Amino acid sequence: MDLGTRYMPEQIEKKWYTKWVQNGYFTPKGSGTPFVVVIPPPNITGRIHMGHALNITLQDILVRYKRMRGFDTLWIPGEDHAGIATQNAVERYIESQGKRREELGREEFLKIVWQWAEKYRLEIRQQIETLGASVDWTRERFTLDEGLSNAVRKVFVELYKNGLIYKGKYMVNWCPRCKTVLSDEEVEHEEKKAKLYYVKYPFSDGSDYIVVATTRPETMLGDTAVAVNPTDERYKNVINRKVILPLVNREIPVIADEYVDPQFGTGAVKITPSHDPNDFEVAKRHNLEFIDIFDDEARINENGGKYIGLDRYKAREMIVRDLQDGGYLVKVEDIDHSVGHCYRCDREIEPRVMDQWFVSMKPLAQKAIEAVETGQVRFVPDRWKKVYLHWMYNVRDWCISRQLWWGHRIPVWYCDDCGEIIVSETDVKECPKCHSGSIRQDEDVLDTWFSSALWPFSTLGWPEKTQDLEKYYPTSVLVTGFDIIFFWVARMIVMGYQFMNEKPFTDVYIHQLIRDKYGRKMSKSLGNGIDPIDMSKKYGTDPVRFTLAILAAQGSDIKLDERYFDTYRKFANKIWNATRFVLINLSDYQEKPLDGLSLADRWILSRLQKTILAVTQALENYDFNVAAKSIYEFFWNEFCDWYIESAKPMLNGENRATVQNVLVKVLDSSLRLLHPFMPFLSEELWQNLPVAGESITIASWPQVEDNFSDDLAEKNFEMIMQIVRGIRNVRSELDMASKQCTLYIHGKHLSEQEQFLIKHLANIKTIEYVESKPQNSATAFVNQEFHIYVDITGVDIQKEISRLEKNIEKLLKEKEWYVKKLSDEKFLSHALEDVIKETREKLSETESRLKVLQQILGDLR
RNA sequence: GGGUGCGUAGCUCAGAGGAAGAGCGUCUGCCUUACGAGCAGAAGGCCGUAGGUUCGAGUCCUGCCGCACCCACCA
Repeated sequence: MDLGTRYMPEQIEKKWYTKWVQNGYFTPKGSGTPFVVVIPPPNITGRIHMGHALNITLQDILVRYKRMRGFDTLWIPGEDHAGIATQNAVERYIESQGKRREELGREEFLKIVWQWAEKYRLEIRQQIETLGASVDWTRERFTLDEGLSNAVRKVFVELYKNGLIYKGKYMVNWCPRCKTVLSDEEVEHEEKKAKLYYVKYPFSDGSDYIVVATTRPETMLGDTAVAVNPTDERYKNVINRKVILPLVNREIPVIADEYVDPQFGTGAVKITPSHDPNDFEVAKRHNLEFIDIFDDEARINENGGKYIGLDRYKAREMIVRDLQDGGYLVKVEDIDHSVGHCYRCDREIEPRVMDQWFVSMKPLAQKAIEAVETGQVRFVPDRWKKVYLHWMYNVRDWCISRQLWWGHRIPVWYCDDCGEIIVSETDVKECPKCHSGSIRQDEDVLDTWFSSALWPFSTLGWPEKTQDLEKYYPTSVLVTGFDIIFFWVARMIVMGYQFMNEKPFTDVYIHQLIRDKYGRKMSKSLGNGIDPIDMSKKYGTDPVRFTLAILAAQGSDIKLDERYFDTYRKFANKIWNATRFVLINLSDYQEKPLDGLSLADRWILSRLQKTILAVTQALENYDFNVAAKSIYEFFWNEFCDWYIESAKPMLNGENRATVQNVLVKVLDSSLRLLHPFMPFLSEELWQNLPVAGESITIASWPQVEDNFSDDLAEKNFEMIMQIVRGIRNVRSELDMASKQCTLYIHGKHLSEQEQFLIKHLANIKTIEYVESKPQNSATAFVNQEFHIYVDITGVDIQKEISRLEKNIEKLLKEKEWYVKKLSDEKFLSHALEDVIKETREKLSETESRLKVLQQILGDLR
């Protein structure tokens, strides 16, 4: 095998993914403890974005890690039909072809959406493959496939039978662009500057007027009362009197209701029962008339007199002008208030009273609250628990009907003859009560999130009693972003308890949202999105994955700068070349027991144990960034920078075979640790090792081997590193970096191995033992036992003097601090033994070093 | 109105009780058994601010100032 000097990701990725799938590594083996994850199904609206890439990467890290640890791993892939989002996307598409949904009709339109769905499902599938996700494609699901549709119907029918789904006329959120109602969660509130209009409403007896304040003067067309607070002294005498609604000339009553805040505006409120949630409640308490003044597109309807046909903003303009002309407008103030927007099209939503289907949430919430309170379901990081619980405690009924065509049709039929309502899991052709054939199915579909809520068990085959369901429910961990805790996570927990009588998952790992380098949301309109698939092509999938993992820390945003990918592409290249180095030196490799180990060998093997432990623990705690960082630092800063450099000369010595075995062992373990993060690269390289097996995908996770933990070796090698750094430091400072030189040692004699390492790592020509500091030398390292000097013959001394002065200044401060510390009785009586001991050691080291530096400085001068 | 997160090197961010870390950028040297996508070295920090707890505080507590986000029937 011949590795090039550069790592070329595109040449290795496809090859391995195909092989992994062909060999069935991603299908659970059926034995061992299950580890199960369901993918948050991407919407079929388009390409996956960087948030998906993060989400998928983190899941894959967990799944691959658990697979290597011998778990019976199952990761179920799938896609979401995404009702409103997809319907909007397809509408835009057919509009670009000059067609409209209404012209095509429901059936034709749905045909087109299904074509769209197939196309994008395929694309998404390919994108998930590109990212290397080890999902079991044989179990792929789609929220609208047959099995899941059955699950949806069964859930609807059962909830209905238990009185947990009902239909009724309530205030709902209407999107005039999407022409459907939305749940409260689908409305995004945005603070906006607005005007507060003060309007005179004259009393019908002509005696006087009352002033109301409103931000939406156009809704006065639907006013059916004016309300004041019953305790408000100013308005004591006007309660129950009548006022004339300006422009409309309708007589409406003044009522008293607690809801009115006397402090706000004038303390008098116009009541528009059909277009304001509060007014709706007030109107019900007072039996007021409901007048709907808007049509489906939020234009004034036939109830709006002369304003009919105007959209709400135009109507506002005209009405304000007419009020002004009529002398009704008292004043206009600026005000901040929040306005609801559709989360799919961003239009302002319009509150309307409509007959819709709802899920009664309070009774369902109980178990979902207990589950999280008692820790049966655990949020990571746990601060999200509070967010979840707050929502769940205050949960409101869930409006689940949507006036769309794309989705699960509501399984309810109405008999035109006897008025019977039939709720059924199977299609109904005939009224069971009067046997009439003139029945029709409810036109509406269900909220997309209704089917998503069933995902953890519907994907396993529910309502069938499948083996998968038996074996793999509940799932192990759900990985998702905090933006869908309410939409999805909360509802899955609710449905899991209701229909499986069991939690849907044990852990919920909440990751960050990806933003651009300025902290803005990535969006198509801003054009600031970074496409993960593009990045994968440009830098390689493994670097992209590693980047996302190392950025997955605790904050709630990742500000993504493309430059990160380059950094970790370099890391991939480093791994590539380190492996190359090892392979180049393995021509005569023979496996042998690891005995006769040198200091460097013992050091790297000990460091390896620490790294295995660190990576393993971090993954168990979902500390992806810590895990990634641990392996990065070990591989680059310890294995490459120090061990390989130490190995170079050792490979020419009598310990060649041992060094080869250590190189292979450390590299083997490193690649295994790396595999969850960089699956392709690790497989490609591992296959070239003499210890390779069938696939690193199913290789075992490295275990800590205590016999290789060696604190003494670590300490000794640490000393070697300090000496070498000291030597390099002096020479670099004195412009003699490339020159070989002589090293003088005063004090303790170093071992052969230690001298050997120093010689090679620091480019030393000869080592001499001396009784005192030689002429023309500079101190490179000092401790209690020995001093090390570098020969600096022929070097300009002035530079070294200023360096020494600086260092001495630093050391003096250090010494002062330690002395103060050690004379502090409180410190001595309260600090831990270890801390005190360490402080003493540091003081004596500092002191001896200081002494020497001062002496050298004197010498030089 | 309630809640959460964040202010650490020029930039982007880790760190969470024993005198500050990384990557990128900057500067200086390097053809060294893989890697110039590299190697060696350096410069650069009152860890937002004011108090408190502690022998000891980027780290824990409180107030304040900034930034971001979430929830809430703010006419």
